[in-house]
Amino acid sequence: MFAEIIVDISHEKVDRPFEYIIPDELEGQVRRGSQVNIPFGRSNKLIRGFILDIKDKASFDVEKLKSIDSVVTGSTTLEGSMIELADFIRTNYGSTMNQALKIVLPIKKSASPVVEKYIFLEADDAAAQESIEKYTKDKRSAAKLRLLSELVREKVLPYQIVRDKLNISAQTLKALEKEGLIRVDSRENLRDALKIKAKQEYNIRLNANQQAVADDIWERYKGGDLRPSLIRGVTGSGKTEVYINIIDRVVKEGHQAIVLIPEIALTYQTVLRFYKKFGDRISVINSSLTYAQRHDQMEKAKRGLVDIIIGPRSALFAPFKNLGVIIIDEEHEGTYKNENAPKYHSREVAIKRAELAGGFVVMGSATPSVETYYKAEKGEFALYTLTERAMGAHLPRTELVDMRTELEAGNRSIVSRRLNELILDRLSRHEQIILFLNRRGYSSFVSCRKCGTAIKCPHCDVSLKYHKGGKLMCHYCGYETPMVSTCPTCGSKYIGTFGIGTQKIEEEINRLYPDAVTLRMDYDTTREKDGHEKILSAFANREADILIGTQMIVKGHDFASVTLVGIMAADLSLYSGDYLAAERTFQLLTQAAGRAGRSSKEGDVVIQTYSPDNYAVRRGAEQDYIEFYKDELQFRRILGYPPVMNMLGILFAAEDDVFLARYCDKIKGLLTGTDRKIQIIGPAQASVSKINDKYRRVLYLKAARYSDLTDIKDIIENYMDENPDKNINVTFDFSLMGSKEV
DNA sequence: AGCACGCCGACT
DNA sequence: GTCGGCGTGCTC
Repeated sequence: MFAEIIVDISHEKVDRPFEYIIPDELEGQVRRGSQVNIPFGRSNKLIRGFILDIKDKASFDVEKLKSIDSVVTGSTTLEGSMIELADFIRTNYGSTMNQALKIVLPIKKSASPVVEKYIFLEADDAAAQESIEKYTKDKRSAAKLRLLSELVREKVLPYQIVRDKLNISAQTLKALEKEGLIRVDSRENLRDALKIKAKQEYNIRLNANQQAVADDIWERYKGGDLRPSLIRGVTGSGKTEVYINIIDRVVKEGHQAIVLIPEIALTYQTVLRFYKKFGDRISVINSSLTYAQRHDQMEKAKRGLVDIIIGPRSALFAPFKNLGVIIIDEEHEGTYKNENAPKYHSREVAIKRAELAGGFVVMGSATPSVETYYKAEKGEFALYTLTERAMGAHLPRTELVDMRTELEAGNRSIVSRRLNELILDRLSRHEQIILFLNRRGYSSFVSCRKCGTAIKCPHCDVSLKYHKGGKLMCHYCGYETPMVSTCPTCGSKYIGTFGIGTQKIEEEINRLYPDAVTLRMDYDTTREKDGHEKILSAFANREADILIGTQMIVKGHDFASVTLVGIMAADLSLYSGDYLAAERTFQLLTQAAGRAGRSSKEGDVVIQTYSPDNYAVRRGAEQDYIEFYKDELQFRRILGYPPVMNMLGILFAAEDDVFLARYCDKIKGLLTGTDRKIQIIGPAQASVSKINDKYRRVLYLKAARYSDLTDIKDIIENYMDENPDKNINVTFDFSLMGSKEV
């Protein structure tokens, strides 16, 4: 057997894998991530290395291969456990070891050196002059002379210049340092991510509930119970305070913490609270950071300059040596899943990472994902509940309006009579209103009223969306074209926009309430840099009465003077066509409702719907998570969806649709041959059957045992390894990590 | 990075 | 001759 090993020398020149023979007696003892001693270089000096991969064929000249000397036992190092984590991702989500390593190991190539080394003149002028004379006489010491005469003039020289421009080798520097003439030293040069560094003594007082939760989590950890914890806490119940309390204790014991937050969410208000508590021991990663800045944040973690990293998915791989806790805020958020292959889920990887580090995971959400709650119910996770809103704020009053009866009563507006009544009331009292429309995807598409043709993207199988200013856009590939005036199929001029989008709602609201000032927040208005923050802060500053928007507006932000939330069409997200539709709808309704009445004033929420009987809509209106969970689990059980069953989606993409269909059938044939207990659904066209001129088909597999699905993945990966074909692209999508066997 | 090899000037 | 500094190239 052979191993690919990365050596423990940090220099670009050797920053690549080397192959070694695994001697028979070490075979069983090594795996990916193991630390080994290997002979390296001409002198065969024993150095430390990490095993990246184990294979039965060597790709290098076997004659020239050396053998691994021995396995390093005992403490696992950071590098080792990160490689093991990469292996975990590779095995569970499907990818090559290389792809997985790229995700896990922090970006190596830094845009500019993080540490700048300098060479200082150590001797006094007289001694330096003496040495210069000595070296001038001896023509062998040309290099020493070059450096020293330059250094006498400059006193300090950057290391890189000395190496590259003066052409001085490391040996020469060492010799000079030994003679006491120079000194090599480094200066830190880490770019700062956030400018605020206001460390104030800030003590958060927890209420009895919060304190009890924090204490119990801590005591369990101390007692050796490393199960992940789930805190289900309604909006405003103060989960952040609990996180901060736990992190504080972890950090005081010399460990570090990672706080995962959803992609765009928040961040300002929450982050500020962390800053107040931990000052500059904290580092924040967000999407506006440059590549170099991100790298520096990771570097800070590695050198122990910070104890806490807050950020989206990628923060999970912060190279902390002594990681104590990983917090996952808004645990149910979809952005925790990587959208490219390997499609790993941050929650599962976080649990693995914590396990490798001997730390623990704390998750929080007002509406936990069904799979997480399921595991909590089964005892795999410890469950905590925070039901009270902190600081005396009330849960808003929620009511459901059946839009069908509105129509019967002759109201054809998008605003129901009840919502209209409340809007007028709030406008008269100068309180603010949020109108929420879920799913931007249902914004206006253009179709012909005569022949029914919808205008589609030429590269993708989706309809183009109408945008203000007479543009049609594809939300998948970005294709743009001017709005048409006649139908391209039948030539009729009865062509126009259908469906409701945020733009359309804004127009309608402006027509109905001409005196009210509106702000709109969606895909269009937030595309410019910081568009997000600008709109939100304008609304927070009360520059507008009504904020109209999509999901973006329901995340995180607190607006104290909002006392009315209108959900325009609760059903829209119900029909997205996958098994998570109901869960997503419930979560959105709960979140949107949570925006009302975050102060002492009472808030109202009006949910407009055409499906008042749907359980997700009804439970959303009741804000009853537990009942929703019960209904939803029953639905999943009947249809065999996760978390009751495990599911693997395999997406095939190719430019030639006929070839694609044949390929899918071939793979399916491969699977029916195995005796594993799996159910195969498809192949079928993907819900978006073409993106960027590539056709897409899917195959769904269901199994009671998760490992059956990873086995299937291995079979397919092996097949593709042996029959490489660059015309086809295959992606695996595991719906969730299965519950552990009972 | 760190090491050996080979080159070349200086000294015996 | 031979000693020792310096530049170069390579590491499975």
